[in-house]
Amino acid sequence: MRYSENHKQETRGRVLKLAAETLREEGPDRLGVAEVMKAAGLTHGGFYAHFKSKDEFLAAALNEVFAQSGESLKRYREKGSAREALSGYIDFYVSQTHRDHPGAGCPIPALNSHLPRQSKLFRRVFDIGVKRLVDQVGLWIAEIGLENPEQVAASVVSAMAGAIAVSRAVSDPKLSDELISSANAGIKARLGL
Amino acid sequence: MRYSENHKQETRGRVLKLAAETLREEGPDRLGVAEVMKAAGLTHGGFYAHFKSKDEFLAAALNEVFAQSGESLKRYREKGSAREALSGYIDFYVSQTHRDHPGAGCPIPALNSHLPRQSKLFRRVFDIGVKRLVDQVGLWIAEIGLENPEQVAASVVSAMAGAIAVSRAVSDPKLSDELISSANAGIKARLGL
DNA sequence: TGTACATCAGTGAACGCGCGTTCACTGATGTAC
DNA sequence: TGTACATCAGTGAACGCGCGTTCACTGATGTAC
Repeated sequence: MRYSENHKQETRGRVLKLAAETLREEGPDRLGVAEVMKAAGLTHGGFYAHFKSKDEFLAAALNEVFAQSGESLKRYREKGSAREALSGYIDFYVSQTHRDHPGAGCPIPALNSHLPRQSKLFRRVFDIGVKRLVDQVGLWIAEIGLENPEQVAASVVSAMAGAIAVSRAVSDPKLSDELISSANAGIKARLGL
Repeated sequence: MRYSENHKQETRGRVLKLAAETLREEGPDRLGVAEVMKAAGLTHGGFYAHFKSKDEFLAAALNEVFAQSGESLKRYREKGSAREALSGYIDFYVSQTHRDHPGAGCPIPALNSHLPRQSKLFRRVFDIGVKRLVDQVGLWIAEIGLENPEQVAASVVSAMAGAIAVSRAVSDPKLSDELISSANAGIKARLGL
């Protein structure tokens, strides 16, 4: 059958959206070509009409992930002051909800241990995404008047990511919950929020 | 050939030591049965004389990892005060050396994103190891007189693990180095060190 | 207006490879007699 | 003291399965004439 002009782009976009979620839930190795094509209502053979290889596909999916979380990040500043944006973002990030929904969350805690063994392309996309996040948080930190905003931002982002990553890695719910609440408080305290 | 009394135990121990290193470097999925047996000078077929399954083997290897890092943790307190132990451990942990040698380092930054998809047994061993580390750090924090030592310990450990995990995930050396130094400073500042 | 042809997103069978697991076998040494 | 047998850590071929990748084919629709 022949399709409308944008049909191919739409299919590609649909596959990438599904992949963006599964990538965070299952990691790059367990995100199967056949699996994601089936989820999009297609067969695995058609995959290579859209992507040159699984590698390129993974990088495109990660790009989609960072695009999504970049969007949500901006909204915090649109809704309030830098102080409110920071506080709100930390409350979203270092929360049980975020822990329990990796597929809709930040890729850093979801993927960090996998990065050392990923392709250069994938790692490059990851780098750009991390930098963009750190830069944005750094701007807000500068706005509230703290010293060395870039350095503080880097360490705050890694503390947030670490809290969620470890809270997911641990299976004891009590330890996991405590970890989140104390990290949330500790990070805010450090920023004077 | 027939071997000496302890031969089997020694072989098992040797395989586990090698596995403990590769597990942190490659993750549980890429740690191959054949690979680790070959590294120990054996063939893959003999694997099941020592381990019931790869799952049981991975759990034993992770146990070995935590045993090793638990040993090194104790030495910090033996060499000095609680204050010195904390400061020294943070300097070891949040360092470029630790970042660059995952095979000899803490399993938390090396494995965290993999945990959600590991076996119950593996996760249980991980939990016990994390708790032991948090408890030990919590004792030191109590000794130096801070409030809520357990909560602070949990958030400090996750901040340390997050810093190393993200510093490894990122490929830009400058970003990675800055992240380590600012996280190191930030964590110590929080503890008043 | 009607007919033959080109296009191309998607199909589904097949291939190669890596990996966990199984299993019949090996062979040096301790033990029974 | 010597010989036959049992033991068992380790060998290496083979199996099944999942997964990324390839490829000949399909069939609805736009285009050329």
